[in-house]
Amino acid sequence: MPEPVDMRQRILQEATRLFADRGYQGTSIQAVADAVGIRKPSLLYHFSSKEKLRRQVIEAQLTRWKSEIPRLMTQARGGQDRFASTVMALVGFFQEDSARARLVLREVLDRPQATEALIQEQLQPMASLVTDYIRLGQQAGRVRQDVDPESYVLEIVVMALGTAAVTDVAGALFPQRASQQRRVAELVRIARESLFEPHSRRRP
Amino acid sequence: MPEPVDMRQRILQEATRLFADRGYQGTSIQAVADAVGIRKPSLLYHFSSKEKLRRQVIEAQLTRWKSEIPRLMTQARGGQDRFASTVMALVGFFQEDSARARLVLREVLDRPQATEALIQEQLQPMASLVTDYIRLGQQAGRVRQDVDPESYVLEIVVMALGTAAVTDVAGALFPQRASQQRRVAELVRIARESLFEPHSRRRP
DNA sequence: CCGCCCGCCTACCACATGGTAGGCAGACGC
DNA sequence: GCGTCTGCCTACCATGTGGTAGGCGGGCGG
Repeated sequence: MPEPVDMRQRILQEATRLFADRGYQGTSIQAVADAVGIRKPSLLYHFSSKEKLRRQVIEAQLTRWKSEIPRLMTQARGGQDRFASTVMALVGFFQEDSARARLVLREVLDRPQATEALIQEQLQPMASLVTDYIRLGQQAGRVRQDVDPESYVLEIVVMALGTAAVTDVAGALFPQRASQQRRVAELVRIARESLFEPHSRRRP
Repeated sequence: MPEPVDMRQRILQEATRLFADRGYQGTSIQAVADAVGIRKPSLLYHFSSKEKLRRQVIEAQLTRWKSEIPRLMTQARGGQDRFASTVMALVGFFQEDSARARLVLREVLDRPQATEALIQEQLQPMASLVTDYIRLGQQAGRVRQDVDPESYVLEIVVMALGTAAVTDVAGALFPQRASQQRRVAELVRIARESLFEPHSRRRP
């Protein structure tokens, strides 16, 4: 018999993909079961209801983020290069599996206040680290004085999510001219230019 | 008897709100009929299928945008102030009825390529106007040379949509510290600082 | 006045949905 | 060998879904 842990994982994996693609309401547990290759009641043996499945999918994602994002951020190099590579890592994290970005967007749309609370308690510490760092930069004169740290972080995250979520859609408005690569580069540029004092620009 | 045109309009209105709130799949035509105050078959008399209803909802929105956005853009004043007021008008357009932003986000997630095609043919001309304008600015030295016009516009629109879509959710990551007002101000600041050459900053 | 059509209705249908009941084969402790 | 528990199954159910059939009243042109 196949290992139980594996089956749970396979269900979570397919459910994540399908929820991201078609949304929670647009995905029947039948469809998830089909994707995994089992019968519906077998799925319901592992996750006693569709709602439970949803919660576990979200929880698994959050757990992953909480371990992955700090790692990416500390890996990045120092100075403005560190900044760029941090932002690129953030975008890359969502791009490497664009289901992530679409899933969180859908969740925010479907259940605003519940998702708000979840993000609040799970990710707020990480975000505060960033805003604290920005304030330090402001005191040191490296960062523009008129940056609103909290709003800034929110807007950059929104951009990163949005950019990653429509990876496959690519440039709707500009077919050839806005490849995903160029969009990421532009996102990093926007984030940097709007954060740092202009005189601190460096030569390569 | 109530006027027919009015009833169609009321159905479209309620459907728009519900589709934005709960998504297309998450909204039954029964729910729309209830919201309007009629029976389900009466709704199906006006829109012969749920899919037709969706298309008309989207179409109505697009029509509105095509007339409204150019108006807002030409109304704005000149120079960098014109730029700021244009961006603020764009955000404001989505904020004044946040269902608009949520609806388009959902549509992009639910039907990527179909929405892509629709946006392409309907809104591309408007977007090209903006990118042409940016390129002019680059030739005149007002706009940074390293701006990628198409990507830039895409990213700003993504920010505007994202900012407006979560109006009610407000600051999940930063409860008090990131009001909607501050987010819009920061969005405008980010858009401006990352577009114009720093030396062209003006005194009030 | 009369037929007709418009707008809305009640009644109904086939089907998919989330979920339950209960069986069955194999692994496993005793 | 034997009960028991795990993991998956078949069969079933109530409910909600998108959609249809057909009736009914009232306005309106002839």
